[in-house]
Amino acid sequence: MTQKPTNPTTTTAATEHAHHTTEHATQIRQGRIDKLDAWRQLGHNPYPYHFEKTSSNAALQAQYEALENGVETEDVVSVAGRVMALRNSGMFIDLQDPSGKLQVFSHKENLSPEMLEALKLVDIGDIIGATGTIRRTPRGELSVKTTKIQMLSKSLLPLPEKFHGLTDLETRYRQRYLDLIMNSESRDTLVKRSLIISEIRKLLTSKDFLEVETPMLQTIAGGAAAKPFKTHHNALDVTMYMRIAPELFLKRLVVGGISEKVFELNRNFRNEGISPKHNPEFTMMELYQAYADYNDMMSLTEEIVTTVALKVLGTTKIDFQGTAIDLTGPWPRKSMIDCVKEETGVDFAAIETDEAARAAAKQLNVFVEEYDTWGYALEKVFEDKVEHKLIQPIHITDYPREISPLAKAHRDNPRLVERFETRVYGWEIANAFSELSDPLDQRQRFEAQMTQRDQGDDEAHEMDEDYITALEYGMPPAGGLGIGIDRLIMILTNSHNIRDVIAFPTLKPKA
RNA sequence: GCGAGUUUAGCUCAGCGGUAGAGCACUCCCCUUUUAAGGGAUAGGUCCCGGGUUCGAAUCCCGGAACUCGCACCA
Repeated sequence: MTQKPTNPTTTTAATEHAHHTTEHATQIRQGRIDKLDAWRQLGHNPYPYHFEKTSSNAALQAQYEALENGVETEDVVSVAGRVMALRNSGMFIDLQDPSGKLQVFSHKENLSPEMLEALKLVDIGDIIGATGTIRRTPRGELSVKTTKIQMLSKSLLPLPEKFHGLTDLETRYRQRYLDLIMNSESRDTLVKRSLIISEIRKLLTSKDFLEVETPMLQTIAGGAAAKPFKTHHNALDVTMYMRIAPELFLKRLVVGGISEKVFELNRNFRNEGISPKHNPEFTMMELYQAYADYNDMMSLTEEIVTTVALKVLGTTKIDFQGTAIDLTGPWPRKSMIDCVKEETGVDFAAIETDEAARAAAKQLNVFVEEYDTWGYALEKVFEDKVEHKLIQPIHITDYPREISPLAKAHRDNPRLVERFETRVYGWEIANAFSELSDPLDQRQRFEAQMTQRDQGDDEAHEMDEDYITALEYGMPPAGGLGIGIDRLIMILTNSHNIRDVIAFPTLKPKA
């Protein structure tokens, strides 16, 4: 392979970037390009291929924790990272790597004249490598006393201000790389996201759940009540939808018996409003366990959440937006009807007709549609009167049959299904059922949904004939559980906006 | 989708009818044991965009855009 040497003449480079930038911004950038050229003049590639980094900053801070002020060692290390501050004409450099900060100390007595010149070509934002000995300054700052600085990547654009940092929310989300450079909280949150997801995988795998993948592109967007993104496959010339849930495919795998326990931890897409709690693409964990019911799923939900909290945070007692939350299990289990009765005094179990249910809701100043049935009225009262008060973890059980077309009828009450939602801080963290395995009942449920759809509910579930066919071959009794991963991460990282737990949240294009 | 707010230098922000401002960053000078280093001197602007009112608009009015926060929908 041959490669032409890079032309160091870059005087026109700034103008390529100049569209819609000020003269000042252009000047700053050109100044840095000039320094980049100067590195080349000194015989150094400012964008080299490799650096032998021996230690992370945090590892050195830990290793030399006991090193006393003013003490020099002869321990030679090579560190690398981004220059975040320059003091005393570059004699002191704050070097940041993902683990933390470390000071680089470049005294002129230790540097060759060439190195001293090169030091002047270092700017805030550059990625450099530094080799030298470990010492702690008389004022207590652990430092690498260098003989050699290497440019590892010349930065052309100025970083935000060192004290206030980058606070503009739009810029933080649009240019997440800048946010991550400047804001350690953003790094911590996204690192914790990764660890949380990793611990969930580890736990489920250790319990013999098999991780599987099901279609993101579906011809029927089923498994939930939501508006899908619509797209088109050209070669097949068919309309396809981005999935709103993997549920029906995961249960097909349970029918097939690939494993008695399966899970998928992946993205769902819903074409709905964006809010501090909603992103159009979000991460869902769904699992299905044969021969289990929703009671088993409640225990499993507690195990997943508490295990992850302990592994990642080291505790199950957390603070969320100033509210103390104790995740320690087991969590209370209370039926939706009992919750509503306790809060409002109205006992929906004693209400016989849809009409009486609507009247009861209106009596409580809860808005209901004229076509709302007993179950919809109950749900609306619950959401309006009870939901926001459920701060500590709780499983709300036994949902109305008509709002849960994929859940098995309750063993003791035909108006209900065996479904629960786990609430933390009022938010739905988990949703689970004893899965409906009776194919004849499932067909009736879909038909009821079709009726809903005809009445104007465009989020009612669609008929899925193949899914019913799968059930007709026989699905074992199974418990299913879905956990909204972004919401869980928000709770565990004390993040009040879902965008803080998603590296690249959905934003409208700028212009 | 509805309502309120925000948008001025690379960043963080003042200014709110009369010549565009500060701190940090940048450039230059001084300074080699600093911690938001310090001292000095410069340079840097589509005041989000488009109309309008006015002798004069960053400022007032109308329309639009993006963002933020509520509400609605939803997980």
